[in-house]
Amino acid sequence: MRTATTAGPVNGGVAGANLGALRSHNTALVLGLLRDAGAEGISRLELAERTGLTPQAVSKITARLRAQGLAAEAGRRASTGGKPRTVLRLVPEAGHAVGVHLDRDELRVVLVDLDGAVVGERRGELDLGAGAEAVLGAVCGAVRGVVGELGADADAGVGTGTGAGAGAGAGIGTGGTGAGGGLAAVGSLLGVGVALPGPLDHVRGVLHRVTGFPEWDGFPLRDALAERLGVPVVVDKDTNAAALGLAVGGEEGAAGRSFAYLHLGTGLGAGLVIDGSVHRGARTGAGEFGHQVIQLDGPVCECGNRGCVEVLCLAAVARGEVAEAARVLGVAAGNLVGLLDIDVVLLGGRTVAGAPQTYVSGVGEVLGVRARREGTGGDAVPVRVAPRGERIVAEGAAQLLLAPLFGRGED
Amino acid sequence: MRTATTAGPVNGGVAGANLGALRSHNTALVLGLLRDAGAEGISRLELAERTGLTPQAVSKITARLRAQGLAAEAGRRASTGGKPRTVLRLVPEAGHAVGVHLDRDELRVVLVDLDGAVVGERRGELDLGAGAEAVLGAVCGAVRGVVGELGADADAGVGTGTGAGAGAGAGIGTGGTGAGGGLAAVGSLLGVGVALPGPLDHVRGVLHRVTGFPEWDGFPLRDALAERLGVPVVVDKDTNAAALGLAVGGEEGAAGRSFAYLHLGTGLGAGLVIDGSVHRGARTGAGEFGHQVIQLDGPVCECGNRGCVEVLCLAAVARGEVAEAARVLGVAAGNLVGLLDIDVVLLGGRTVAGAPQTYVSGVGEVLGVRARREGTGGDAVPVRVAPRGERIVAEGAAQLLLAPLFGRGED
DNA sequence: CCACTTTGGCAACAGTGTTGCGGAAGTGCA
DNA sequence: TGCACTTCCGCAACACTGTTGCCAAAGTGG
Repeated sequence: MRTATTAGPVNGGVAGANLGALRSHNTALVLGLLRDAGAEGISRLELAERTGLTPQAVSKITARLRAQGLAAEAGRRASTGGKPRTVLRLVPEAGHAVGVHLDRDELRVVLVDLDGAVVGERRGELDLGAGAEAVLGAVCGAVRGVVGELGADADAGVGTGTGAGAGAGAGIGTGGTGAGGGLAAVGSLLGVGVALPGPLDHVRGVLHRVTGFPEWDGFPLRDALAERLGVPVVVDKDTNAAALGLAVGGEEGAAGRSFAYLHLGTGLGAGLVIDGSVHRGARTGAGEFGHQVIQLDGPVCECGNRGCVEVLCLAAVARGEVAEAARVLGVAAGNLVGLLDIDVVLLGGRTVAGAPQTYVSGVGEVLGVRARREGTGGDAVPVRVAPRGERIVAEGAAQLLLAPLFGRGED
Repeated sequence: MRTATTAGPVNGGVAGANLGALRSHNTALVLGLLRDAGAEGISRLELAERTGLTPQAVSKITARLRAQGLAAEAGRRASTGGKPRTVLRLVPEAGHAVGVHLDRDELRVVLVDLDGAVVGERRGELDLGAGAEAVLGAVCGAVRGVVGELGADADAGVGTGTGAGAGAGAGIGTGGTGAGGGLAAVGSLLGVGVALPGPLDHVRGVLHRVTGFPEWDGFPLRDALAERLGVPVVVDKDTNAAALGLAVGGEEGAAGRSFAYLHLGTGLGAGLVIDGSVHRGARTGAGEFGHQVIQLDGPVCECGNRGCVEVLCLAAVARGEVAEAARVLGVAAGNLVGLLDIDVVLLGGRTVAGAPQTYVSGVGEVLGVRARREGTGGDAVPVRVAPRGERIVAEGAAQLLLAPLFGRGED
C-alpha cells in the first residue's frame, strides 16, 4: 500500500496507511477486477463480493471511476427476479503504456491500452553494441512511432483528477533534448517500460552489466530515456517483465497466484511471481535460475562455477539431446518448486519454442515423480508453455506502468 | 491487511480495506515499532517519522494503546532545545503466548511475553511414536505448567476492548474435555503455537506426514489441542517457526528483511523470510531445501531422488569431512541466494552447533566466490550462526500468536 | 394490474487521519 | 530573574473514508 498525500516512512519500514492510501488501495482493487472481467464486464454487487467491501462503497468508487472516464456502464445482466444488475467495464482507451523489449539483436516496441491489449507495434533489428546514442535513438524513434499512431484520438483520455493514485508525474522534462520533444502532450500515455537482459537496478533504473556489452556497465537507462521522452520510464529485467505480463494477462489468473516463468533462449533465466507480485529481491537480483548448480564439480560454466543448469542444459541442446535438456531443466525446476511451493511452471524462450511438447513433458515428468513421492495431497505442479510467445516480454514491460494502477504485480 | 468488521472477500482475492482494517494496520505498525524499540523505548515523533503518519495520528493511536494497557510512558529523552520527547514503551506483561517445540525425541514449551522474552520454560523427553493420546497429554500438561506460573498476577493483562484487531477468539471451547479445563481464564494468554517437523497444512492445522511416524498422517493437531486447552492454537513447521522467531527478535532487524534459516540436524530444511514475512507457499510446502538436487545421478536419497543436498551433506558429516559438508551446504545455499536475492543466511541445528565456525566459513566461502563473479555492487551475502540456539524454534512458535499483533511475519 | 424481489443511489452517521492552534516544558541569552 | 525561542503534544474543527437506513427504479411472476 502506498501513502498518497504524505511522504513515505523514513527508514524503509512498512508504511503507515492514511485515508488517501485507503482510497488508492480500494480503487486499484476495483480497477483490477474490472480489468480481469474484460469485455464481459462485472456488476457492482459482484465487485462488492470479491473485495469484501459493502455495495455502497463500491457504488461510490465506481461513480468516481465513471466520472474520471476510466469505467463505463455496459448493458445489464439477466434478471434473477428483481432489478437486473448493471454491468460495468473498463474503458480501455482511457490510458496507454508503451513496452520496450530491448534484446541483444532485436528491438520490439508495443503500445497497449488499459486492458493490456496491443494496439500498436514496431519491430526492428538492433545492435546493442552500437553505442548508447544509437540505441537510445532507435528506442526513442520507435516509441514516438507507436505513440504517434494514437493521434488526436487519444486526447479523450483520463479525465480530470489525478488518475487513481499513481502520481501525476507525466510532466517530467517536457523541455527535454533530442528531436521531437516530449510525449507528455498525449494525455493518456502513462509512461514507458523497458525490459532487457542482464543484471540491473530496478529501483534506480541503472544497468549493472549486459553480458557481452561492457560499455553499458552502470548506464542510467531510466533517467536517460525519461529525459529524452518526457514521460515516466521504468526499467526491469526481461524475465521479470515476462513474469509480470503473465501474472496480469493470465488465463491462470486466479488459479496461479504463484508461478515461475523459465526462459530458455541464448541463456536460461527465471521470473518469479509470489502471491501475485513479482519477486525481485532487494537488489533486483532474484531469478538467477541459470546458474543454479545441479552437478557438483560438473563442466565449467562461463560464470566461473561448475555444473550450472544453463551450461548442462544448453550443452544437451547443442548435442541435439532435447529430452536430456528437458530432464536437466526439470531437475532445476523441481528444486525451485520445492523451495517456494509454487503453483505453476511456465516455459518460454526461443529454444523451448523449437520443441515445446518435449520440454513440457520432460519437465512435467520430473515434477510428477517429485509429487508422487510426497504422497497425499501432492498433485503434481502443472507445466505449461507460456502463452503469447515472443511478445510477452514487451507486453510485460508495458505492464510495469499499468500494474500500479491495478494494485497487483507490484508491492 | 485484514478486514476487521466485514467478512473477507469470497474468492481468496486481495481484500478491500475499510476503516477498521486501516486502524488495525496502523495500530499493529505502531505496536511493532514499540516492540522493536525494546526497553529503550521510542518517542511519538519518532514513531511518526518511521510510519509516515502525522504526529497527531500517532498521538491518537498511542493514547488508545495506553488506555488498553498495552503501552506506557517511560521517562523522557534529553531536550534538544525545547520540550523533551516523552518515551513510550510496550508493556510486556499485557500479553503472553505459549510456544511448543514438538521434536522427535524431545518436548520444549516456553511462555513468552509481548516482548518475546521467555518468562517460563518446561523441557522433557518425548516419544513421538507413543501415540496421539500420550503426546497430547504431555503437551497439555507442560502448557498448563508454564501458564500456571503466571498465576493471578496475569489478570492485569490486556484491558478492555478487543486488543488490536487480532480477533477475540479466546473463548473457544471453554467447556472442553480433559483434566484441568480451559486456560481461557488467564486473560493475557493469546494462545499456543506448535512447531514440529514434517509437512503439514499450516492453514488448517493438519499434519500430513511426520517422517518415521506414519500414525500421525492426517492428524488434526490444531483442533485437537484447541479443544483440550480452550485457547487458540496455531501449527507450523519447525523451520518456519524458527525463521519467524529470527525475523522478530533479530538484531538483524531492519537490516535483513529477507533471509534464509538453514537447519542442519537429523535432516536438512530451510525457513524463508521474504520481505519480512515467512514464505510458506500455498500448501505450506515451501522451504524444502534438503531435497534440492545438486548432483545429477548422485547417490540415492531416502526421498527417492538422487543427489539431494541432504544425503550428500549428511554423508560427508558421517565420514567426518565437515569442510566438505559445509561446501556442499554452501553450494545449495548459493542456489537459494541466487534465486531469491536474499540478504542473510543463518545457520542452525545440532550438527551446525558441533562445528559452527567451520560451517560459517565453508558456506561463506562459496557465497563469496559467487559474489565476486557478479562484479560491481555485489557484496557477498553474509553468513552467520542463528542466535539463541536450540530454543529458537519454541520461541518462534510462540511468535505465531504474537506476530499478527505487530503486523509482521504474517501476511 | 399488483405483489414481490433485487439493484443501487441519497442522506445521515461513525470513525479515520489531518490541520490549526494553543498550552506545556524545556533551553539559551540578556 | 526574566524573557524569547524551540519543541513536544493534545484539543477542536475539518475533510474524507466506508457504513447504515431508507427509498426509488426496474425487473419477474402471478
